[in-house]
Amino acid sequence: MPEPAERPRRSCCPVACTLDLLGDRWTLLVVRDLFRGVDQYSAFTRSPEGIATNILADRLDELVANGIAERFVPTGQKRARYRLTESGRELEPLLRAVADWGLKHIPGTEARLTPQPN
Amino acid sequence: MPEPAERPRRSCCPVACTLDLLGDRWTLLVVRDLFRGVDQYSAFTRSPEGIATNILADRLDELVANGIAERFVPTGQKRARYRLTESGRELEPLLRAVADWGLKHIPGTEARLTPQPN
DNA sequence: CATTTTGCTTGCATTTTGCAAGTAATATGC
DNA sequence: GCATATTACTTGCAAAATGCAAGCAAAATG
Repeated sequence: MPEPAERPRRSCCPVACTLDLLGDRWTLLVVRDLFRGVDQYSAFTRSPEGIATNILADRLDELVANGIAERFVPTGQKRARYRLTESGRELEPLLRAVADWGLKHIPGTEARLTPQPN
Repeated sequence: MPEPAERPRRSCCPVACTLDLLGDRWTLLVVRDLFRGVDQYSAFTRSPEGIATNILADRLDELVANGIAERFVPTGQKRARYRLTESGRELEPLLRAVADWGLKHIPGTEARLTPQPN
């Protein structure tokens, strides 16, 4: 049985290793949506940034593979949903630090921390 | 005179806008090194992740263009150096949150927060 | 049960990344 | 002061990631 073929890490630095998991333009936006309560595939695509569906599928797979999110099928339903794992929920301070810095230093940004209706 | 042609932002979300500036595999590592006191071009390339010089040049330019770092020439010298601006220094909580999450959730990571000798 | 929606996959053009090599300006050693 | 080494980049090219549009079967809806 072949291992998941994880890419070699660049160093043992926790910043570098975290960036290996989250360091791109989309992953943390998916995490943000998960925090907001978004749990269906199509709902992610309705966020204002307009993630492409191939990217979304890839990022959800990666988040699940890395133990940050999980896929589950609610009892009595057929379609899968997504939610954060405990590890994922612990990204809250990180996400908050990102949002806080943006709010303070990038003009025109505005926070909407309340869950969005899907 | 043409404007610097900044790319259009994806949304007004502070997370999205911050990721437009920092959301890739390298930028935050350069910021990490700046926090550690690295200030010469060649010193960045000696960090264990081994950033390629074309990427480094690009990221330093972007950090300067975005007001996160600045280039300066010490009096009596010729070679330029780099340092964080006030905006850049305020990335400390963000960087710390990234490092903390990595330390807690990614096995094999270890912190070296003290400035490294160049 | 016909229609719409969802959750993807595929193909392809464009952009970004990574690697190696090259170069001119600066600093160093004698 | 001059030869040598180092620094701070740039350039070219291959490989990987991204972005866009279209397609499609399973699930949900009316």
